[in-house]
Parts: sequence; C-alpha cells; structure tokens
Amino acid sequence: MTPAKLAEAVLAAARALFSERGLDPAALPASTTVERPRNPEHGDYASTIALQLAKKVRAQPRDLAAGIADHLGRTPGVKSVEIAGPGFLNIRLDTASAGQLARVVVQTGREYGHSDRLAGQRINLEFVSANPTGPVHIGGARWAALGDALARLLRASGADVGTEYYVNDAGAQIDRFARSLEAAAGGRPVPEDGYAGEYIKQIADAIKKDHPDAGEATFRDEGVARMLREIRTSLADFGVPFDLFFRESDLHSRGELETALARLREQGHVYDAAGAIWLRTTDFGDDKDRVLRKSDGEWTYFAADCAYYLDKRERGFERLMMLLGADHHGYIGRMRAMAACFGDQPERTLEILIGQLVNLVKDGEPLRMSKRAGTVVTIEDLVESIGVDAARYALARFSSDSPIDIDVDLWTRSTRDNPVYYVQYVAARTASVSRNAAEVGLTRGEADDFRPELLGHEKEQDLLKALGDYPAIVAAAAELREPHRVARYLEELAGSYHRFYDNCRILPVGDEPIGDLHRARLWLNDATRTVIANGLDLLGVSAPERM
RNA sequence: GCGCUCGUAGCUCAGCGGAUAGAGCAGCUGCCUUCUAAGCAGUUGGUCGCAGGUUCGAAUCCUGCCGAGCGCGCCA
Repeated sequence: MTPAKLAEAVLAAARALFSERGLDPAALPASTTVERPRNPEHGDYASTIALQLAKKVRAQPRDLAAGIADHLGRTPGVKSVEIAGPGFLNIRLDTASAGQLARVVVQTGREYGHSDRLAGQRINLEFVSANPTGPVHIGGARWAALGDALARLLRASGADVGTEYYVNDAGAQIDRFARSLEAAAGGRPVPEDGYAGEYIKQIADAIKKDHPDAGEATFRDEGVARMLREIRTSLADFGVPFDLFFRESDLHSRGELETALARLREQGHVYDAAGAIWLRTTDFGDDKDRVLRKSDGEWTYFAADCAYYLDKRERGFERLMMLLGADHHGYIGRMRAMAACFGDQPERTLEILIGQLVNLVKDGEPLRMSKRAGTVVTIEDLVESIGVDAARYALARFSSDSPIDIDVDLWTRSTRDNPVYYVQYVAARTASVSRNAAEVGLTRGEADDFRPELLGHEKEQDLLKALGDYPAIVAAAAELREPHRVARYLEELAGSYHRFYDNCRILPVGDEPIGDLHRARLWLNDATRTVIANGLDLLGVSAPERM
C-alpha cells in the first residue's frame, strides 16, 4: 500500500464515521495526507485528521480518533491503528502490504513520482536571461540549475511548461558592447564604460577576420550573435536547453512596445509628464510611477518588460514565472503593478522567485579564475572545476533563499561528505547488484511470484517507506518551487539503501540456492534504482551505472 | 528611512502548525577471505537571535526589537 492509498483509506474511514454519527460531511477535507513519524514507536504512518476535524464539528479529538480507528483498522493491509496523545492515529501496515510498494515502483518505472495535479496549466518559466555581452557567470549557473530542475518538476506534475531566456540585445549596454568590440579590433583601449576581458578581444578579432570593414553595426550584430551562440552552448553543455531564446530586439522591430503602450493607455494607467510617458504603477502598490518613454523619445527597459509580459500572455501562458537574483528584487513591485495595469491579477499570472547569490570558493577564499572575463567566474569555470553533475547538484541542493559558497575541494572529493557522490553511489551500487544478479541467474521473476511479506527486516521496511515518500516529495517540491527538497530526499533515500545493503544480503552466497527472499530483495534493489534515477533526473544529474 | 531575504549543534545546512528539533562535516571508537569501504555502526554536541501574541499544539503563523546580506535611477 502506498502512502497516498493509505491517506485515502483514512479519509474513507472518517467519511464512514461521519455518516454513522450523522455529522456534517462538508467538514471533511477533499483530501488528506499521512505523515511519517520520526519516532518508530508511533507506527509506520500517522494521521492528524481527528485533530483537524475535532474543532470543525465540535467533538472530542480522541473520541473522533477512536471512531476513525475503528473503521480504518478493518482496511485490508492495515495491521493496527492506535490512538495517541491528543488524538493522533498511529498506523501500522502489514509487512506484505508495505512490501508491495517495491512492485508498484518497479512497474511504474520512470513515471513513478509523476502526478497530474498541475495538468492543464500553461506555465512560462524565464530564467538566466543574462545579457549577451559576456559569458554566463556563476550566478547565472545557479538559475540555470534551479530553473531547469523546476521546469522538470513542474512537468512531472503535469504542467505544460515553456522555458525561456530573454536576450537583452537592444539598448545602451549593447551599444557599449559594440563599441568595445570595435575598439578592441582596432587595437585601441576599450571605452571607459565598456566591457573588458580577453573574450572581447577574441570576438573582436574573429569578427574582423570575417568582416574586414566592419563598422559599429556589424560589431553589434555579429558580437551579439557570437556571444549568444556561446551562451547557448555553455547552457546546453550544462544540460539546460531552453525552449526559446527570446530577443528584445524582436519586440522593437515588431512594434510590440507601441502595442503594449496602447493597451496600457486603454486601461487608463498611462499619463504624460515632463515630456515623458509614464505608467501609473502606484495605482497598484508600486512605490513610484515608472517611465515608459523618456523625454528624449527613447523607450525604457521597463517598456520592453511590459511588451514582453504582454507577448508571453498572448502566446497563451496563464502563469509567468521568473527567477531573479536577490539584487533584482526591487523589480517585484513594478512588475506586479504592471501586470495589474494590463488588467491581470498578478497573484495569478505572475510569480517572481528571488534567489540569493553564489560564490565559488577554494581554501576559504572566493575564486576569481576566469581567463576570459578577467574578474568573474563563468559557468565554464565552474564545470571545469567540479564537473557538471557536482555543479548541478551543488546549486540545486540548497534553498534558493540561502546564499551559497561552493567549495571546490568538497565537491570534487570522493567521500561521504560530498553529497552528489553519496547519492550517485547508490545508482552505481544498485546497477552493480543487478549485473551480478543476472550473472548468477537471479532475476525478479514474474510479478505474481513476488513475495512482499518476506521483506520484514527493519532496514527493508525503512527503505520501503523512503521509497513511498517520493511522490509526495516531488509534489511538494513542485508546489513550493523548491527543487532542493528532491536533493535532500535523495540523500535520505541513499542512506536507507546503504543501510539495507549493509544488513541484507541480496545475492546468494557461494552455492546457496536462489530463493524467494533473494528475488524479493532484488525487487527492492531495482525499485531503489528507479527512484534514485528518477530523482537525479529531476535535478539534471546523471545516475551512473558504474563508479 | 522604506522594502525583500536570512538568523537552528563548533562549521555547512534540512525541517510547507504536530509527538523526544535532524543530517553531513569536524572530534573520538569500531567494521572489508561474501553483492562497489565513494559504504556501515557507535559516541560527543541545542536558551531554534530576543520579547510578546494566535493555537489543543509554534523552529514553523502574526507583531515589535536586535544582528547580517541585498535593493530602492527618465541605468541596463
């Protein structure tokens, strides 16, 4: 029995009690969950449903609990139900019922952990969006790892997700980039407000080689094109493909800023003052109004943001998510107000996720190692230092609210304190067990011959429970937009497997004949392999067959 | 000044209102003639920043204070 099925049984028991006692069924929740008590004396699973219902129907929680326990105790697969404390239900499952989970997991395979709770939702997820004036730095790498994991999580929950990278290829910073390239190509020092770094020289030389009489316009177009190609490649090498690289210049060339302005004007939130055109974002809680078109006739960056917002919405996305660094949190107010100015409800259509910054550290000192950019650490530097798997895992394992230092030595170590290896080692071990089993002629056999009641060892039961937790973890991680929950879970699951492996011999020893217990444990081994692989996949980390 | 985030073991961090707050590291001690020791077992370590409030129940929610980081342009 899975925890989800057990939770349904708990609810069914409550429903039965309500009907028996003539209580109002409207007080019952649409769904409920069971939790895993930390203390094993409190059973395999616990429900707090009696505590929650008691105040709604003005009953004694322990009395309600007793009634629910009565019905629940008759559910097949449930071994016992006890009432504890103020009204907890402490539930134990039959060994066989718990063991069946291994079969469910193996048979569900790659789909295990997926759900349809976000089915039908069209979500646009924008992240990284670093300017195409230089390589993606380590901060961008964090959003790449997090955003990609989030996209996978949302898709695993059934959502229709489009990932997007906004390319700021218009405006003053691109002019500076173009002038820097032109200067570098001519052997002159880059302008005061320009871009430095060896990569500028390299790109400039390459452009000059292909276009000997290149002017600023060519340096601009070619420079952006080449830089963007590099960015796309770095991200692809990092395992982060975007569905769309959206260019700001397209908004301009298609007249979408004018369209957006007209739309905002229709909604009555635009006014002219001091020669500029303003959006009255203070109508919706922003701390000041924002300029759309400057008095010199130029559009502001914010005007392009408005057009981009409208473009996404008109492409059919009902929810726009954006990952931004903490240094951009000041955007939230104006973005939400802007959405409201379009007539949307920002709390429904816009979701801005803010993440803290990240450093690469060696020997306790922040690293500045880029040969190319001079001062910043690029995504390539990160991959070169610790590899893609360690990098993706390191960036995804912490809450995005927490600033992180990635210690090069830790993340390249092959020991217990390097979490990525600890987890990947389970993938390798389970795969190794599978190979060795095949060699001695041990297979899982037919599903009907699986004997789940043999998995009664404490470590087997612990592992089964950990495997059962996975779908709820994925659902919570998706709902809370917190991929790190998956990583933390995998570390716990890895611990459960290692302890199982250490205590429960899977393969026959010597010339011992193959028996049902060997086969049952192989089911458990393979179920673990499935969940580890599924979980690592959500994080974009490989599940190696050998290490 | 205003806003956002954070404050949990010596260190790095988990903990979407539930029972005795967890993990790894660091420290100390054990386990490889059997499936990968990149592993396992044991042991030490806490006023959950402070003070109130809500609740049957608060590390978790609310308010205030203290401390740290970041942000508050007709910049991009």
